Amino acid sequence: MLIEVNMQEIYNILGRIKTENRRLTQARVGILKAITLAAKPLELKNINGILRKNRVRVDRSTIYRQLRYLIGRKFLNKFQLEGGKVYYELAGEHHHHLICIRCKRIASVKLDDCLKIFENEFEKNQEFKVLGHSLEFYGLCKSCAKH
Amino acid sequence: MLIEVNMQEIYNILGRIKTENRRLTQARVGILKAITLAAKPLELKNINGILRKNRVRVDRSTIYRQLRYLIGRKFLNKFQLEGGKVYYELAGEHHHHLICIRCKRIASVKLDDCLKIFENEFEKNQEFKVLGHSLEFYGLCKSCAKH
DNA sequence: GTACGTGCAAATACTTTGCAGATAA
DNA sequence: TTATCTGCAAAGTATTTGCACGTAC
Repeated sequence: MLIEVNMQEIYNILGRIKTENRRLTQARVGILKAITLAAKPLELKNINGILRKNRVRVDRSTIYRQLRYLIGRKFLNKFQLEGGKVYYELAGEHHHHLICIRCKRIASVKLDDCLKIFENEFEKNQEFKVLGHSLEFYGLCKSCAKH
Repeated sequence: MLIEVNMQEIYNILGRIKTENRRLTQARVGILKAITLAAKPLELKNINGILRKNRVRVDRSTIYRQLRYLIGRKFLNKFQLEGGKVYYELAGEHHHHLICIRCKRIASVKLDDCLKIFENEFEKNQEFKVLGHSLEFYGLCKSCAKH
């Protein structure tokens, strides 16, 4: 069912791409599908692997170009974790990550805007006008915490 | 005066390095000095530039090696911002960053552990055992907000 | 048909590594 | 003296780019 939701999301995106007179190429659609169906952040090599498994031949440079385009259009998010690995995910709603330092799994969580407290504080002091933030938690996932 | 404090910090670090039977080489001391006196996060090329200005000739590979060593010993922190730039700073106390998206200046702030609320929540549900986090705010600094 | 997109190969940027020689203690 | 450190050159990894060809529409 989660996948249904995401597939709907793909159709929205594909529609918007067409609206802008950009083409629905194999590469573009394949990359979007890969990231949507994975339902978790992917590295470039993961995307590459999924495309190959799906018999969609796309050059690495094209993947990079498409990722740049899709990020520019805000359809995708790009982020990096400690260690420098780069991940791509569907943009969707603003959220944060729980990163398991053992199995490396990344979960997404939505948090109430508790950070607003700080943001308001900064702005009250006219120190800093907050426009966005990034927040990730590092630790052990349920299953790794047991062992 | 801030610099005094930091210089004290350097002496502590140098002492600990000696204690461990590692050497106080030009490179090691020069890099620590550069980062301490800068009093802000530096990129590798900044460090390189400062060393050159100080007439300390050090190869890039040596800088990378020393940074790795100093980070391993927890004397330095390494972090990356959106966009992928890598920064190094004195480790000191845990803190967060305010990044001006216009002038790129990075300020450090200490926040009360409000994130504990979330961390406790995750743990209560036994979803996730939080061991650390990273949090940065993106926005406009005082002076850029005016223009 | 044509503007947009792609593959390929080469370029750029960043970081690591092997090794022989240099140096702090 | 000698274990630690360094420079250099080379390799490794990640990403971008120019260009001629391919393709969605």
